Amino acid sequence: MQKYDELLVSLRKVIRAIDLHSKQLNKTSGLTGPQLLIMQEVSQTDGITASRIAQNVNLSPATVTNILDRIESRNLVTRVRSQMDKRRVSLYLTDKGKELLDKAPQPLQEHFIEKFSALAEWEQSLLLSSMQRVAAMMDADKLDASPLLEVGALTQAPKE
Amino acid sequence: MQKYDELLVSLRKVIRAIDLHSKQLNKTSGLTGPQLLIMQEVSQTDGITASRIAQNVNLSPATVTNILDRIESRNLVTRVRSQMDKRRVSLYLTDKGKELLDKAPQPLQEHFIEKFSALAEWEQSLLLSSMQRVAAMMDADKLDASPLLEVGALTQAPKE
DNA sequence: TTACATTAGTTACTGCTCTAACTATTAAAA
DNA sequence: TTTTAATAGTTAGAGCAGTAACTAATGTAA
Repeated sequence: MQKYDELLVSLRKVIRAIDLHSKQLNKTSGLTGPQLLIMQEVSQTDGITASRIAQNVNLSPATVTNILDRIESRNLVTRVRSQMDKRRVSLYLTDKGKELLDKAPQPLQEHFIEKFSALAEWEQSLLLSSMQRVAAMMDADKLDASPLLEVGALTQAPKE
Repeated sequence: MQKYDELLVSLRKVIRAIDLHSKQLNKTSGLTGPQLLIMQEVSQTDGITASRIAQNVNLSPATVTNILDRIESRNLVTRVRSQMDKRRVSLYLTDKGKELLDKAPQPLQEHFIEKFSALAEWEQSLLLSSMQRVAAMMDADKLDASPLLEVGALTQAPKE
C-alpha cells in the first residue's frame, strides 16, 4: 500500500468525522451543519436571497433550494416573493427559527480544537504546515474552501 | 486567526479538491472516487468481504453495500455468497471491472501523487503521520471496538 | 417592438453518506 | 440443548451535493 493511499484513508476518516458531527448536531439541536449555516446567513442579513446565500457559502443554487425546502417545511424560515423583481425570493427567519438558532450549539469540532490547543506550539505548527503542504500539492490552495464542513470557522471568518 | 482555523481551512480545501476530482473522474473514466476506491480494495484482495472494505476505507457497511450495488449492476464486480459461512459475501472483479480499473486514474490527483512521490521517504512519513494524527484527534468518541479481533485476519480474506 | 440574453429560482436526476431496523447465520453461555 | 449474543450484510429512510434542464421575469439590442 502506497503512502498516498494511506493518506487518502486518513483523509476519509477526517471527512467522516466531520459528517458524523453534523449528524450528531442534528440529533441534539435539530439542525444539521448546512442547515445551521444557512440559517445563520438569513439571521445575519434579513431578507437575503437564495442566490446570495449560495455565493456566500459557496454552494450551488440547487443545494440551497434543497436545504431551504427542508427548513421552510419546518417553519424555520419563510420565503417571500419580491414585488419589485418577481424572480427574487427574500428569506426571513420565523420566530421558531430564531429560537432554534439561538439554542443551537457551536458546530465546531470542539473536541478537535481542545486537543489541538493542548499541543505544544511546535506540534501545532508541524500539523498546520503539513496540512498546508498537502493542500498545496493538490493545488487546493487555489480553491475556495467549502464552508459547509466546519460551520464555526466560517462564522468567525472575516466579513467583506 | 488561530492555528486550528488555518488548519481547518487547509483541510476544507483538500476535501473540496478531492470532491471535485471525484466528479471529474466520473466524467472521464466512468468511476467516481469511492467506486474506484472500493474496486481497488477488491483488486488488492481477491474475495474480500464488504465489512473488511468498510473497515479499510472507513465507510459504513451500508455505504459499501450501496456502492457495491451500483458497480455490481454494471458488471464490474460479482458477489459470491460463502459456503463456509453463509453470512459472508466474497467480492471479485469481473474482467470488465479489471479492464476499467486498469484504465482508471488514481483516486487522488496524479499531480499530487507525482509531487508526493518525489518527496523523501521521511517527508512522506511526516505528512502521513500528521494526517493520521488529525484524523485521530477528530475521531473523538469513536469506540473503534475490538481491534484485537481483527489483527490476525488482516492480511488475507477468508476463502470460501 | 421584437428577439435574444441574462438572472433567480426550481425541478429532475444521480451519487455519497449515515443510522436504525431487519434477516440470516454463527458463536457463546446458561 | 436451549437461549442469548455477536456478526455479515441488506434495506428503508433521510440529508447533502452537484449538473442539466426548465420556468419565469427582467434587461438589452436589433
